[in-house]
Amino acid sequence: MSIRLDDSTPFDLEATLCCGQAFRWEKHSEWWYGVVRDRVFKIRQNNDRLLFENVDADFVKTYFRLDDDLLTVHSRIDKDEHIRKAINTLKGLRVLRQDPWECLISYICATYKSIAAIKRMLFNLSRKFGERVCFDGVDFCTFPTPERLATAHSVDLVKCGLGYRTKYVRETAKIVNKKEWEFEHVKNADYKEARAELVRFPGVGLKVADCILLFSLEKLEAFPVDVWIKRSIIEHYTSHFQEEFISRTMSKRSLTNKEYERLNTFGREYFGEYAGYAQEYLYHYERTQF
DNA sequence: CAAGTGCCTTTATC
DNA sequence: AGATAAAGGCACT
Repeated sequence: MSIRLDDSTPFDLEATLCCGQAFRWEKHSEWWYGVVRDRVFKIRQNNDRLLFENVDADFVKTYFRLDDDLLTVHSRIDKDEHIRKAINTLKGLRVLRQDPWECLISYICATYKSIAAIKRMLFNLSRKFGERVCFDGVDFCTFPTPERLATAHSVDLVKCGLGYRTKYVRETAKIVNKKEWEFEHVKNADYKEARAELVRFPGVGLKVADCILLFSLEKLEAFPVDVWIKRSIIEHYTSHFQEEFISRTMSKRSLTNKEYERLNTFGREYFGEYAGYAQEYLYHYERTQF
């Protein structure tokens, strides 16, 4: 199966899967292998051709957000020379439409960890609590269900390398499992309301909530502020803030909620309805330049 | 080689 | 309100 990408549909599979938004994709000789819910499939890109197996075209279009008019997105967030460089370098990078449950747990695990470590944790979680699925002669695992993680023993979660995140994952899984948490409801709420819902989960603060909203709940205006984005904004958008705010934020490693809100609000107001895309371009650009 | 730093932060406590 | 510490463990310097 394949899809032809026309000029109005730029896409860069490699950048999209390597920019640190999803953690469970594996590359085996030219093919990218992914597990999304109970589905295992592989995909590769040959210039304007997307080739894939074990999945239909509609799913590919949905998951990789090929329905986003990326050229429009580019022109809307193209506010200055700096973001323009990022766009020109990374054009084709798309936000994914991930599964909200997996995204929620993934970003609870992501706090204060490197991407390599996050991948390791999620790999361990899936191997221990997910269902094994063989595809193309390779073993994969589905992501554990809420029920499975809600009833998991703490020691087993600790063995996955979760550390202090263990209780957050367990408690969050219990909430989602028990009172049928409605991700659809959050999806339909507006940005601020949706974020307020998410931060009620243990282990979910403003930053983690913004990641979940952007990557799995259709909130393209969400603008997660991590250390890289903080540095990027402080460095390239200095004049948009008071001197005192800049020096205070630069000298400390972590952000207070108030400082987070200031940077987050700047991002959403400055870049507009597709601020999340701007964030992804700035983030990946910051990490790969140098 | 030991020790320090950083990691897509949140929470508890002062 | 706002600052500060603590929380796995691993990679890197």
